[in-house]
Amino acid sequence: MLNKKVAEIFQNISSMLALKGENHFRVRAYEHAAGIIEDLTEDVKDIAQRGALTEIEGIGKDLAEKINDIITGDTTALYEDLKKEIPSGLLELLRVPGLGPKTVKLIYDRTKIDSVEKLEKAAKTRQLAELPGIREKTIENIIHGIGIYQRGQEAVLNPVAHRIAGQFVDSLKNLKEVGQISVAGSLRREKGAVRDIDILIAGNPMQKIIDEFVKLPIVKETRERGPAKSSVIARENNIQVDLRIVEKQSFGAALLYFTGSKEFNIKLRESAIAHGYKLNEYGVFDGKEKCLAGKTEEEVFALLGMDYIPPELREDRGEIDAAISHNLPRLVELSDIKGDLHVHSTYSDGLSTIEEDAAQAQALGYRYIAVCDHSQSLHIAKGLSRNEIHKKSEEIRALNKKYNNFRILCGTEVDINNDGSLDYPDETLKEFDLVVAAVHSGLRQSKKQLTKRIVSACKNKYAHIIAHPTGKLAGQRDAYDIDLNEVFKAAADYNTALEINSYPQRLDLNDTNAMAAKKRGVKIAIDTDSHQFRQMEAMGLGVNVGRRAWLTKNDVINCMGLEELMKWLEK
DNA sequence: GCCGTTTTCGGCCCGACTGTTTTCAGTCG
Repeated sequence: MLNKKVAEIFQNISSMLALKGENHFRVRAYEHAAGIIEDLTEDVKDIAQRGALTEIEGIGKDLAEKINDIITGDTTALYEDLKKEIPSGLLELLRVPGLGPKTVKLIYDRTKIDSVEKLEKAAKTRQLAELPGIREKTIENIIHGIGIYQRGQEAVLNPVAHRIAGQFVDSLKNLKEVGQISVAGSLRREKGAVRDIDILIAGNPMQKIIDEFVKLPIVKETRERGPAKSSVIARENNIQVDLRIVEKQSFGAALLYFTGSKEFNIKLRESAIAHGYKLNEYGVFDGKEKCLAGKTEEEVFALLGMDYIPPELREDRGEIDAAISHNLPRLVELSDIKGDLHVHSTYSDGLSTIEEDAAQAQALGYRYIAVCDHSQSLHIAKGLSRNEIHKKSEEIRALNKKYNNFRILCGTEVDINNDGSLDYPDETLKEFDLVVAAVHSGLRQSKKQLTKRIVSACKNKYAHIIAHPTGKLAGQRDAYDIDLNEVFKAAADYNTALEINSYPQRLDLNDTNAMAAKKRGVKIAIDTDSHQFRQMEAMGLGVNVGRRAWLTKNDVINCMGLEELMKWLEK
């Protein structure tokens, strides 16, 4: 897929134009386009072949031409020219927190410093103090920023960030100065991984709250401390926590602003302008600076003629238009989930017995569970032989006799072999209630081979679900390169569901891919892939991915009742 | 560089905090 490359080139062009001091809107156009292209599920090459590049929002005639240059010639003239002019090390310098294009350019023009290494030396020897506008405090900030850059702040997984955020909220909510308090930012939008934690408070006096905030024992250091806003580093995970305080009549407007996303905010503020209003974090104001709304998010949306947009949708992916035309989807909720269709047991590499899994499923209010152990070839995970399948099936049959209004489905997570066949013959597969198929080996195959394997698994009449379709494992490996559009087509044509795997490191399909799958008519299964019964509690993470993908309960097969599901499984 | 229910030209979200300089530029979200 060329998208990553195009996005990277556009991002670099944007940075280099900024370093040159070019028009800031031109800089933004490249940056914006980079973000859009990075999010596309369809290969820009295919879009270009259809001649549809300029239909992408943010891509005009000029950028479309540059994309075509990159498709045919791997680069574009502007990029090559800029590279001759601007040392690549300056792009690295821009990634140091606190350093922007102006400062990097100033430093480079005066000292020829073009790497983080050289900058660190110049800062520590106080050579930088000779530059205009740079004094001791700025030098200290640069040294500190380099430290953060070198440690490389990893994104923190959603559940970990929620737990840390919860500690901050719990520590602050009972202060008498605090009225309302809410988590905001990407964590409220339920992104799978976040780079900081945002917390909003309505309260008074603000200074008192800031004072309490920065001296919490869970705070490692204070980065910023103003009258209404402060930024600290938490001890745990070294994650940055931003606190913003407003008066209570502004809480809704501030929550909107602080929840983002940035692109969503820009669109919403533009929409306010179109109505003749101004929207900021204090409220919606008319031409005479009179506040018309701001206490709640709901009243701001209503004033702008929109339905309430759930935080998970606020990514500038068409939600504002949908909110105006009353076409927002009714998003799937955790309470819509009727069962977990992918959990393991002690029969293969799970740590819980089938009975324990079933007990947990009932405790979660489910109607069914599918216990899907690994297949024969996956020796490392104790894949099941024919005899073991028989034994497992007998145990499930016996257990099911005990239950009222609950059912264990006998399933398997069968390996997709290198040639695209499945790891059990058809006569074995058809004995299972449910078959989940997955790639666990040959991950380094070519895009063409991997795509072909998954497509043939979709076509197998006994396969119901493709598990973790892209193989992404946060911190360990990227998604493997497959042609998702071919997979979506096969999944839709052969009525095979694709999984949103709720395991925190996976979350695979991700939101944009699941959204594209839905558009192609593909059904989704949201599963936990639990290897220990407690892990089944992670279902909410997968549901959040589904919500970010605009899924309703009708898109998700495990929102079906048992009878309906059994019928669907007949294919 | 993009875009159009005021527009094919002239706009492009808006404000807090910091550091350095005495009123503001740079960075960030």
